[in-house]
Amino acid sequence: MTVTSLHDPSHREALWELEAAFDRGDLISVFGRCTVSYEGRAASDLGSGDRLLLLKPDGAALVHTDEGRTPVNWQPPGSEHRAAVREGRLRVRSTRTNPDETLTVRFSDVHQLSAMPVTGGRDLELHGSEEDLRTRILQRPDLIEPGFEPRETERPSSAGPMDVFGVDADGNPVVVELKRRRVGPDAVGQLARYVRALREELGIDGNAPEVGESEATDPVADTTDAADAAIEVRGVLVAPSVTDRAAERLADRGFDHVALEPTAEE
Amino acid sequence: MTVTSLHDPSHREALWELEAAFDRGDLISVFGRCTVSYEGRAASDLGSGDRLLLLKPDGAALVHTDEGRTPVNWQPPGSEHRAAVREGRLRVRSTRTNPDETLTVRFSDVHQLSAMPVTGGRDLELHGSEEDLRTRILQRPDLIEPGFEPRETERPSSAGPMDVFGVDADGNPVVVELKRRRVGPDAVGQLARYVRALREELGIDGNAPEVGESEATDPVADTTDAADAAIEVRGVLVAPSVTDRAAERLADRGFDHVALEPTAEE
DNA sequence: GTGTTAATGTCGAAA
DNA sequence: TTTCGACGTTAACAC
Repeated sequence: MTVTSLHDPSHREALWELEAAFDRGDLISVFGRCTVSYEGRAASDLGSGDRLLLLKPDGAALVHTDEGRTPVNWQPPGSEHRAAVREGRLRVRSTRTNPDETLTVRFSDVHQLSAMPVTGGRDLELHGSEEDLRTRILQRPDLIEPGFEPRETERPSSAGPMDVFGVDADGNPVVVELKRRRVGPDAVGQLARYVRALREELGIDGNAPEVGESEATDPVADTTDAADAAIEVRGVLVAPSVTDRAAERLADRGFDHVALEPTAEE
Repeated sequence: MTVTSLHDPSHREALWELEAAFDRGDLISVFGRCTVSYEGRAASDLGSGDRLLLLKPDGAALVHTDEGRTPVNWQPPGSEHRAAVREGRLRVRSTRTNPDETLTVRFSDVHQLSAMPVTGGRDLELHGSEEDLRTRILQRPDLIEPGFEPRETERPSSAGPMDVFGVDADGNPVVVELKRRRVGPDAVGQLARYVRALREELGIDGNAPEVGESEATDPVADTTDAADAAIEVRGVLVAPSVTDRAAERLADRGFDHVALEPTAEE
């Protein structure tokens, strides 16, 4: 188990080594002066410069410069790598179908080529995800509000599965949407779709019970009676915090926000 | 200008070279057997295995396995890299603040370490983006519909900037939302927010034209006149295609879909 | 800095 | 295969 490495190889030497490394299923890095062109969902061209090309045995290809987390060009896993010498340059091409996409890297100079056999350790343990948040709420439903009872997770609806479905202390259906971090208006829209779908499903009018005038006549009786009589689908957004605009939209829709972190404070 | 490369260096040798490469501002790759741990917005741990660590002079750090386009762990640009030998291993740590995040890679074996000076060519020419789609529509407004006149791009509203604002042949305000690829329901929600905001701004009720008193007086004249007289804010979604659910929501809202690719065919 | 949206988003799961 | 939503999304841009 050794890394194969060529320094300033000729294109022909680089080509041989590439072919061999493809066959071995190695992780390959090619550093050199190159141009890059991509055509597929979009199209791009990149002039000559020094870049690092990573070729993975699963078909992924990454072109990295000295800046950025995101590769300047890439090809997703499942692509097929091929190499050739054309017009005095080493051409590495990665193609895939559905959608049709092609990434072409043309090296005028290869500074270094390495082929690395990779073994083991692909199992990542990640904590603090949305699923952690759901687990936490199912264990302590009172975090939503006193009396809240979860009934179902991933409950199907015509608008897709809702994160948590339950009932509040008054027996109202409650749709809970979970977000692991601060959210913008889009999350409110998502919650609204679920609530709307559930209202339609249950045949409940979406508008708030018109407590308007009657309430004015006898506020005390209404507040109690209305709560028992009118069934209303509620929407609750659980997230550490919300943007101002999201808060507006929540208020518009009459939804509630529960501030909660994906992992317990301590 | 040469690539510096060490094969199976001792931790001490690797450390020296790393420090020197940090100072030079090189792009660094370290391939070896390591564990990876991350703590920040979430937390993760990765057991021992062969991986490739990329360290960029802008502070980005990437840990790649032999699979996937996305690094198994990473640190964004702006982080600070440090290296040390601890407990018989080469420890490379990358930290940043706001949010506080730490990535730690501990190598039990370094198979290869390379330091690469990188020059030039970081300017990517990308075609087929949403901006291309906008340009195309401004040049040929009839692609939306005959008689459409664009008036403004990125027009501000209380719901954010709308892609294109214009008027149709009847003088109705039109909000156009552009998407470069097939869209789901979220895009319809986005369009709906802009339309609603514009209706509020213009004081136009979203429901069927409230032509009010004048209409009531002479219904017959109104049917024809109303079309000319009633101003209604329209919503148009421009995208290559839409999902079924998105189509439903478009129909619900009374919005139109214009099928258009970001780039002209062939 | 926060807020908002685009992206060749990527990725995984479910229908 | 397509659709859908999460993601340590990342990245760009406006305020």
